[in-house]
Amino acid sequence: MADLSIDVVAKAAGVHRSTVSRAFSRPEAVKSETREHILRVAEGLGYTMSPLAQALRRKTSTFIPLIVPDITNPFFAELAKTMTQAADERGYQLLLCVTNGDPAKTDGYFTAMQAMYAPFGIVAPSTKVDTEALKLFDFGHKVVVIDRVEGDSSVPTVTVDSRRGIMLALDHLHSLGHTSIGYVSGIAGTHTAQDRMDAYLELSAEGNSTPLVLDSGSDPDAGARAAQHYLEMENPPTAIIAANDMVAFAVISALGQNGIRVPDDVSVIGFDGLALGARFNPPLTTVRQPIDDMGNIAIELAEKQNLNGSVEHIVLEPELLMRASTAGPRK
Amino acid sequence: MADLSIDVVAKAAGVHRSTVSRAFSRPEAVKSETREHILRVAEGLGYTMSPLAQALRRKTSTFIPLIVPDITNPFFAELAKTMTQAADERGYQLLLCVTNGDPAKTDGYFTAMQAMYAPFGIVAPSTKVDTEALKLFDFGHKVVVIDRVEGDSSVPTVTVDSRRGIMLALDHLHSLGHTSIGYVSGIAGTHTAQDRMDAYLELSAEGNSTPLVLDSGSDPDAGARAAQHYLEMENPPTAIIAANDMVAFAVISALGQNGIRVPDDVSVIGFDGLALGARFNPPLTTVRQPIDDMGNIAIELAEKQNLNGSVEHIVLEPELLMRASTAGPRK
DNA sequence: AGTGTTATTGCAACCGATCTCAGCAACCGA
DNA sequence: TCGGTTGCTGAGATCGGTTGCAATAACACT
Repeated sequence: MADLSIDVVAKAAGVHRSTVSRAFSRPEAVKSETREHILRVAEGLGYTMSPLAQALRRKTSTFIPLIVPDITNPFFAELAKTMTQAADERGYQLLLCVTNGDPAKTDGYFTAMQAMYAPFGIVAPSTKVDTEALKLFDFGHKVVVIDRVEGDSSVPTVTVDSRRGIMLALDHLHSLGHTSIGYVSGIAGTHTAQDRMDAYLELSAEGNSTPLVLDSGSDPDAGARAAQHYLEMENPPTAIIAANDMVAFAVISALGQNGIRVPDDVSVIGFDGLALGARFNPPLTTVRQPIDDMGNIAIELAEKQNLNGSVEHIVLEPELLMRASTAGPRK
Repeated sequence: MADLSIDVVAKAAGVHRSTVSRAFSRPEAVKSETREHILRVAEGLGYTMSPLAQALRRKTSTFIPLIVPDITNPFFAELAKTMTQAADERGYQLLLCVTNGDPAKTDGYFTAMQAMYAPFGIVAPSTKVDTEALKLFDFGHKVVVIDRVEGDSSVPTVTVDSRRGIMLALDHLHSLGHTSIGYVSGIAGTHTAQDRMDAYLELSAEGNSTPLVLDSGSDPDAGARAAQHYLEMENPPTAIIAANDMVAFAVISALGQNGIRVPDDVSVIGFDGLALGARFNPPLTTVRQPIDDMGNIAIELAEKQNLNGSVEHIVLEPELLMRASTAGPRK
């Protein structure tokens, strides 16, 4: 358990340290016999290479930062989970960085990651500020953004088709017989939030129904305010689309506190497809983003970019997850 | 933006690299005049020290691993959030490690962290296996566990008083007039889960009421099964204590699916105090763990141990968070 | 046998810091 | 004025690997 350096192993195996190094990181450059011997010895000693020393010398590491604004938000938590998995299947080590929306912190993470020779980074939908910031770094062009990036197609991105998602929600609600459908917005500053809202507005217009935004705030209280707004209306909508599942939860909760039942009195549909939604009361009908795929794709995009400089923009298809928070309108 | 090593700064400032090094890490050892000059030059160049190189040479870093089984579980997410904050106030960088309950992964994280010269680590309630594993490492004695550790008081721990928490729940329910109180268990393998359950059993016995465990499973479906069990009883309890908030959510959801209302038909109280609970339907009454404090205390304990080898076991007081999922029993 | 490859391995410089030791100048008291 | 401190800075080894280059061995070919 003592200090196990490459030299110790080298001595034990009777070879030079460079051979040990090669046995590990460039197996084909060592006679297989020698290699196996070395590996066996190393194994016996319980030796593993120091990622620090490696990174320092190679000037590239396997640490990959995932920058999210708030890990407490289940969407990011789920993203983190699948990305951890995806990263480690590919031999990377994911470092979760939580900014709490503080741009200074984002900055700090970027420099730190640069210093740690991260081969690339992933930033999850955050404020526009963050995506701006990343251009200040060399690093900037080795970042995959899980969001849309405005006016800069040099950064690979993976997103889900917001318009299509809202369309799915709208169609579902229409098919249930709803004609008056309200909307509650989500996290401010995010492109996705903006896109979803825009989609709602446009699609409503195209369908000749007047859009009805119950709340366009972004704070945790948006749900409560939307519910309040709903209560005050003389002619409230029979269904509500929430920009994301968390908001949907909040709306249903607030409505419930005021005696309004979902889906009996009003239908509510979310957007995200959080696992949590299945255990909400009632289980939440929602538009699911393929979070698992996003993780894998993000890493693939980054690798591709690192390899041949190609920049891709992947747009994934959302799907409707029918659970129990929607039903036909109250007659 | 080019490669900025300490030598570059040294040359630019006209001093030797050791002086630059000292200017940063041992300010008092450098003439203030020189130091300021160096710092100014460094600043101008946009220089920051390489944490990698530092860690390699010093054999100690500021990376501190937080090992949790599942970041998707809001409890761990909240823990991660406060710990990130706490860590970084003290100049540490938290590395979130997610095991998904895989002991092999826990092991891997330990070795990795050892290799990265983490000064200590934090492991959050996980299976006993994990806490066993940590003894295999030197590292083992520089770990703080957020849970109780069986038969080994050499590891600092911080926990919340389970018995007291359950007592709070029981008292609250009693004061509301409930006499028949069921219980649903939580994550298996955790000491806390065990402790809560034991507390429930003991306290029920002491209060001369027969304990009624609706489900003692640990998987995500425990809630559903508990609800099922409830429905099948001819004389179901009028209130239910859930071992943790997530289970409470699941129970309420499953009950709701079967037309049982909370708190109208049955009261449900959770344990954890997740922020999410405030936006559940109905807002969840629960026993709150001071998660914020836990993060800070965990780090403090670790530092103390590192400093003078002292090992403390902190037990925090839980508190009742009254919201809307409990009410008097249906007459 | 002589020469040209090719496969393996050793050598030593290097990555970006830290830290012990030594050198040097200024300062102190007698 | 001299030995003894004290304060500050430079030298150079070191942390644990990587990698270009040189050396040697083994094998093929004319």
